[in-house]
Amino acid sequence: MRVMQHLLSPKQVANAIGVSESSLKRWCDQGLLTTVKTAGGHRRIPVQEALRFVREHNHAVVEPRILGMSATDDRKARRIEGCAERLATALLGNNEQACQAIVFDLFLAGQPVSQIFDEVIAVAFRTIGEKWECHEADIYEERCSCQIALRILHELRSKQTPPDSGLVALGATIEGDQYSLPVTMSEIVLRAVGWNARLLGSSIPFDSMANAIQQHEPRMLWLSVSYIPDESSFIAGFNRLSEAASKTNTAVVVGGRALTTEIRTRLRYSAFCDTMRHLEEFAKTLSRQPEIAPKKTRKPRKNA
Amino acid sequence: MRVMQHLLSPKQVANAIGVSESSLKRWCDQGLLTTVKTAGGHRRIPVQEALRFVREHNHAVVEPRILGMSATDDRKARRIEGCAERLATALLGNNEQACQAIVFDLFLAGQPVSQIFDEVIAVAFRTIGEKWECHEADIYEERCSCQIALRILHELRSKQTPPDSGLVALGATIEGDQYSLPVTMSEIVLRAVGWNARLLGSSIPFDSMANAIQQHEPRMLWLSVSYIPDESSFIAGFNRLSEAASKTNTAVVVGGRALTTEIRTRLRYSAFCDTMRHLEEFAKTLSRQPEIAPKKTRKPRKNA
DNA sequence: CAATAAATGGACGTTATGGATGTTTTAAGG
DNA sequence: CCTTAAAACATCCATAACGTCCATTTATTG
Repeated sequence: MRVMQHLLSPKQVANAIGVSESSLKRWCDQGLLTTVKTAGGHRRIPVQEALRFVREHNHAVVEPRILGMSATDDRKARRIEGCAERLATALLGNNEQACQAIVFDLFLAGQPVSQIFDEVIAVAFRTIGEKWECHEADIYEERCSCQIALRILHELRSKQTPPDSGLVALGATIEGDQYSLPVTMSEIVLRAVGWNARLLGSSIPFDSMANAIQQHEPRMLWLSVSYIPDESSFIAGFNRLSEAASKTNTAVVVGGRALTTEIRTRLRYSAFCDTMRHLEEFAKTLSRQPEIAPKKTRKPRKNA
Repeated sequence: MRVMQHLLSPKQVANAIGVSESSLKRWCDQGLLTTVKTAGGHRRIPVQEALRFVREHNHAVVEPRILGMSATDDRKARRIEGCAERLATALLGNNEQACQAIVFDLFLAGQPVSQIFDEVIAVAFRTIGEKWECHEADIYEERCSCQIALRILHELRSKQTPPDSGLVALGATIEGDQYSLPVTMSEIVLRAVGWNARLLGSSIPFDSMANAIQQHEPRMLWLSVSYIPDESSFIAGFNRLSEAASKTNTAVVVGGRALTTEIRTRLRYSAFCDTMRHLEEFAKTLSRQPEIAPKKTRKPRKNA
C-alpha cells in the first residue's frame, strides 16, 4: 500500500469539494482553512483540516477520494499506473463514487478509453477474479463490481457525442455468454473512433445475429466471447455466421478470454483482438480503407 | 468534454425551470429547496434536489439539459396513457433518444417511478415479447431494447439522491437468470422510497446470497425471478436461503414472471410482489414498522 | 367589484467566484 | 547532483451571486 499522505495541495482539495482553485486559496488566506506552508511558500492542507472544513460548511464532497481511503497524489491520479489496484479496492469496497472518480479522472485527463479499459478496468477485474479463486472474495462481490462498472461505462458512454454518421458496427455476445462488460467497452471504444457502433446485447443466437447483419449491413460485427457453452456448436454457428457476414462485406472481429488458440484455429474471422487497443487500431484501419475486396471475387465489379 | 456537474447555481436552476432568479432564491431561503452554501455564502443546489423539487411541485422544465435530462417539455407527454406503445415503437426502432424522452418526461412530471416501470416500461416489453412470439420482432431486437432500457434505468438511478442512511436492502436474480431489467427497476423503486438498496447483480448463487446477507444484515432481500433453470433445486435453494434470512431478521421479497402459483406455494417468503407498485408499498410498510418479530423464537433472548 | 394579501421578478450596489496570466517551486528521473 | 515537466504561486478582472428594496402581477376575500 502507498504512503497515506496527510498533506494535500489546494488543487486536490478544490477538486475534492468541487470548487475552483482560486476560491480555495482565497479561503486559505482568509483563515477559513489552516494551512501549512512549504519552504517555498506553497500551501499544504492537512486531511483532517480539509475534513473539518467540509463538515463545518456542509460542503458537498464531490470526490470522496480524500476521505479516508486513498488520498492519492494528483499527479498519480492522472497517471494510469496504480489506478487498477485502487479501482479493484474501491469496487470490492462497494465505493461507487470512488470508482467513478478514478475512471473519470483518467478520462478527463485525456487518456484514451481503450487504454483505461485495458490497463485499469480489465486489470482490476482480473485482480478481483484472482481473489475470488483464492476465496478472498465472494461471487456476489464480483457481480456487484460488475454492476458498478457497467453503470460507470454507461455514464461514460452518455458523455460521448452520439454517432450520427460513420461506419456501422454491430456488437454482441454469443448465446449463453452473459458477460456484458467487454462488449460494452468495445462499443464505447468504437464510438470513440467515430464508428456508429451499436450494441445488440448479450446472449444473442447466431441466427439472430445473421438477421441483424442482413438488416443493417454493418461494416463490422464484433463478438466478445467470454464463455462458450458448447464448443462444437459454437464453432459451427460461428462459421455459419462468418459465411453470412461475407455476403454483406461485413468484417467479423472477435475477442475474449474464451477464445483459446486451439479454438481460434478453427474459426474464420477478419481479426482477433486481444485488447481494446487492438480493436481500436483495427477499427481505425478499417475506416481508413473504405472498401475491402470481397474474399472470393478478386476483381469486384461495379455492377454489384 | 464536460462532465455533469451536480452542484448548480440558483441562476442555472432558475433558467432550467423558467422562473426568475429572485423567486428561486426565495424558495431556497424558505427551505423549499435544500441548498449547500459555499464558504463565501453562495447557494449551490444539487441536481437531485432540483429534480426532486420539480417533480414534487409539478413544475415545468424549460431547459432540461441543465438538469442533465434530454426531455421534451411537451404537455401531452406528461400523461402516462399511450406512452407504453410509443416506447415500444421507439425501442424497436432503436431510437434511444426518443425512449429517453418518454421516460424522462414522465419522471419530470412527477410520475412515481414505480408507475412508470409498471405501466410503461413493463408494458412496452410485454408488447415486444408478443411481437417476438409472432415473429414480428427478432431476438436481437428484444436484446437491443433491453440494452437501451438498461441505460435509461441507469441514468434515472443517477438522478436519485444517493441513499446515505435508510434501511438496507439487497437485490439479486438467481443463478441462471440473466434478466436484469426488473431487478434494476426494483433498486430504483426502493431507493425512491428511502431505502438504502443495493443491487448485487444477476445470476447470484443462493449460497453467495446467504453470504451477502450474513455480511450486510439487510432488512430486506429482494429476488426477481424471470427464469428458473431447475425447479427443484430452485425451491430447495430458495428455502435454504429463506432459512438463513430469518436468522438476521431479513425479509425475503420475491417477484417475477417465472413464479407461478404452483411454485409459490412451495416457497417460504415474506412477500410476493407482482408489480413495482406492490414492492414499493411493501417497502413503505416495512420501513414504518421498524421491527418484525422473528418467526421461530417467541421470546428472543439477549444471549444470542 | 374593490380591497387586501401573497407571490413574482427586476434593479441596485456589494461581494464572491473562477479563469487567465506569467513567474516560481516542487518532485520525478536521470 | 542536475534537468525538466507539472503544479502552485500571486495577481488581475470579468462574470455571477449576494442581500435588499420595490413595482408589478396574481390570487383571495369581504
